Formats: sequence, C-alpha cells, structure tokens
Amino acid sequence: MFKDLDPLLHSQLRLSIMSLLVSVESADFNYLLDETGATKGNISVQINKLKDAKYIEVKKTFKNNYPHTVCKVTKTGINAFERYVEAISGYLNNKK
Amino acid sequence: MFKDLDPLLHSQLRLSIMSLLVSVESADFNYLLDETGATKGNISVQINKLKDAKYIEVKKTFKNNYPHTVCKVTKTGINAFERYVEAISGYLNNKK
DNA sequence: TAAACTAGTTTATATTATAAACCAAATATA
DNA sequence: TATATTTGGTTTATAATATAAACTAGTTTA
Repeated sequence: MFKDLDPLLHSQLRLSIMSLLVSVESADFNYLLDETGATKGNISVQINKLKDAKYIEVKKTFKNNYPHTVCKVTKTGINAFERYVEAISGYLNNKK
Repeated sequence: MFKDLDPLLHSQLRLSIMSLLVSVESADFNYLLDETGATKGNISVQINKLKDAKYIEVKKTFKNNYPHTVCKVTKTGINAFERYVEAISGYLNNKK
C-alpha cells in the first residue's frame, strides 16, 4: 500500500536542502543557510549525510580568503528525490 | 520559503495511519495493522500519540469477546493533515 | 592588538521510531 | 481438564535522529 520513505530524505532540513539543490544545481553554504533558516551546525551535519550517501557533491575552496563550501546534487540524488516525491505522494492523495 | 512540517505527521507510520483514517473515517486496530504492515507495538504507540494530540478518537470495546480498538479521525486531525499536505507540497514541486 | 566577524565543525542532548518482550483473556487441542 | 496457542493489544528497551550549543580556525576592522 504505502511505499517506504527514504529516511535520508524524510527529514525536514535534508529535504529542504535537496529541494533547493535540485532546482538550482549549485548552492553554497550561506545560500542554504539563508533559504532554510536552519542553524549552521545543523546544515553542516546534514550536508555531510547527503554527501556520504552520494546524493550531493561538496567542493571546498577559498573565496576572498574565506572558506567556501559549494554543493551540487548528483544524478543519484536526483533519482532519490524523485523516488521520494513519488512515494510520499501516495500518502497524500487519499482517494476520499 | 519552506513551511514547517508538523512533527506529529512527519513520521512514516503516523502519516500512514492518518492517510488511511482520512479516507475511511473509521478503522480498527487490525485494519491499520494489515494496511500499514507495521508491528502491533509500533501501531499502539503511534495511535496513542495521535490520540493525545486529538488528531484521532479511539474507542475501546469488545467484539466477539475480544478487545476491539476503533479509530476515527477528528476535525482537528483532518485540518492538521491538510496543512501537512500543503506544507510538504512546497518541498516537492521544485520549479526547475 | 584586541574585538568582532566569517565560515564553518564537533559535541551534547533531547526526541523519535521501532521492535522485542510482555500481558490478560479467549479459544483450541491432547 | 490441563496446557498450548491465538487474539488483541501495551510496555519497555534500544538504536537512530534531529537539533542547538559550544567550539575551532582564520580574517577583517578599529
């Protein structure tokens, strides 16, 4: 009846991050900070989990002497996101 | 940007239960057991959380000498479910 | 050179989700 | 008529999560 929901995506902040990344294709730490309104610590942790799962790629460089973290969704991540959208849709459209 | 997701509904099993209840209007323990595929313990716990939040009403009676637990969604529960659907939709339709 | 700021990471804690273990009563079986 | 099994759950234990607070390392400003 109900498809399982990928636990990695079934998290408000990680879902926010992925939702942003699938639409912009590349975003830095501060963009995610602004758009999600989450704390830096939380974002840092969730970026690493998404990276470990290969849902995103993370590049660390320097920009104006400051560290600069840029995230990009992978094909794996897009697929997972699309599967998640399909799965959770099955919970939402109750056929009343 | 992203609306907060009601933590009580942002749980696979509780969302399954609510999704079933909003469409059938009344379901017993075994129906939820069959439809969700979850364990009895888990269902018991989640029913109580939904009841505590007044998202559902629970009536315990006896049927053929056995205990019989029947759940019914409340207006509060329907509202919460509808708000959840609206909120999570904002995460899913990325405007690519 | 000290204070404040940037850009994060690590750690601690509280909450969750979940299954395993348990329970009482009813029924089936030997 | 014991006793084993089944029904319909609840309680408890544990592992995983989400999150914020505290911390780090370096830069800029006064």
